[in-house]
Amino acid sequence: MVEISTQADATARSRAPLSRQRVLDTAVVLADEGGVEALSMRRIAQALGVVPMALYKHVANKNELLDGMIDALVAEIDPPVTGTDWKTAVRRRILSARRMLLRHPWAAEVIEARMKARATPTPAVMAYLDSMIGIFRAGGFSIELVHHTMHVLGSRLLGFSQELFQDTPDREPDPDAPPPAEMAARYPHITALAMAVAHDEASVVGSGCDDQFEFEFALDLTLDGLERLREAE
Amino acid sequence: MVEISTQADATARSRAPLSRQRVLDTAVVLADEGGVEALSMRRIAQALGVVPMALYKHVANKNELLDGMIDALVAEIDPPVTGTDWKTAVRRRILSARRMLLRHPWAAEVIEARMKARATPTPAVMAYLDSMIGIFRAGGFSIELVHHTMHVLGSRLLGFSQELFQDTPDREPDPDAPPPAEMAARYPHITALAMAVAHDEASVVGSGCDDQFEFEFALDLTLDGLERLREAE
DNA sequence: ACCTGAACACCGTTCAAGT
DNA sequence: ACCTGAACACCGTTCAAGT
Repeated sequence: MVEISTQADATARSRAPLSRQRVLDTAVVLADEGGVEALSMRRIAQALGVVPMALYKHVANKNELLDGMIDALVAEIDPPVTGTDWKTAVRRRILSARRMLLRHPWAAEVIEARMKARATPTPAVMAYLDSMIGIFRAGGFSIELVHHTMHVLGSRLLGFSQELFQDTPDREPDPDAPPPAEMAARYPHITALAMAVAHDEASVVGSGCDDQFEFEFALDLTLDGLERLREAE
Repeated sequence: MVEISTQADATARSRAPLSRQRVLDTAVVLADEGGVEALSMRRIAQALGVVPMALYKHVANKNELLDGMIDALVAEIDPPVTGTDWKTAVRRRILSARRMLLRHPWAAEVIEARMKARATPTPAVMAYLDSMIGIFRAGGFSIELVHHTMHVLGSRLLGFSQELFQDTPDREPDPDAPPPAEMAARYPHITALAMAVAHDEASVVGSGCDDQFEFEFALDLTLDGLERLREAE
């Protein structure tokens, strides 16, 4: 009987003891090879030469495993360059995010699914967004314009979904989300933006963010840009 | 024992004979109620008061069922208004698509998943895109600019993914896709665009569509628009 | 010829039994 | 206290047996 050797099997052969990092790394490799739909706890265990239940000591459940995979990937995105104008910095960062998503074509879908289900994105995603907001603020954007900007860039250009700041009512609050004070310290730009928006439109319940307005803002920005190009043709 | 009555159960109670339409309608209602992840062949059958295997006479398999659901929803999008400029027509159409997606929050995900897996979108999606291209062409856009435009609008604004015209190598060819001649007759605008692009960049293998260029086109269009807004602030 | 129950090969996760 | 096999409640789909 011939054994077909995959990259994942190679990982299994190393005698290193099981660790959260090894579980996550193997899961990412398996997802790269066969897509997320082929990723199962049983398969990861098999690739590691371990019984399925052994994974549950390093990872609470499959959702938590996917969160860990996301964070590992988002950490691959280059940090923002310093000493340039905002446009160059944003452009490079977004192209770096895109390269990561091209390396792991299943990642965008997993990030989006996670953001639809839970109130808070994973820590690495939060950090990415926070530093992105910081670039715009340093470039002289008002907090309101940064808010709209993040909606415009949503999904397509950040590589993450427009569900980002959208508050769908029935999302589970994150059980291990940091308390507000720590949140504000760790993600100052996100916090400032959220507070400005909440203060700005105190009449609206929820996040105080008008999805319809943001959608039309992005739509009109795009249509105006296209009109200018057509006139130049 | 108290029976909890859902909308789907109500459908089941009607004595109408099973039909493809009833299967699709019930599936849409169930997905609206509980999301796609809760949608199973067994559950649909239960809601219809039928044995699971009975569904397979009206629907080849679960993928084909999802395709049918998509087509039913895309048909809900308003047809383009006539007698206005391109901008008004596009704007209204996109907002109509958005309303559909807000009614069925699971739809975008299903459409995207389908487009990642198969070479051809479902017929209703093809028709939607074709007529959208038609609006731009009638508005005086060159075929090249329409091409970039569709990429810019991808995902976020069409409500469908950027994977649209992207040719990932290992997508299954659609078994029941119409032959090229019929395709050209049914979707004239899509065909014209595909031919122009293929002719334009004959050197590139594949669809002759440079994903990286398109991504940067959309990125720069957006960044330029933001810069103009920031200067106006 | 049609219909359908049982079965197959999966899945994530629980839990009790074994060490 | 740690580890893990069996089991539970699912899943989409095949297939043979019954009508």
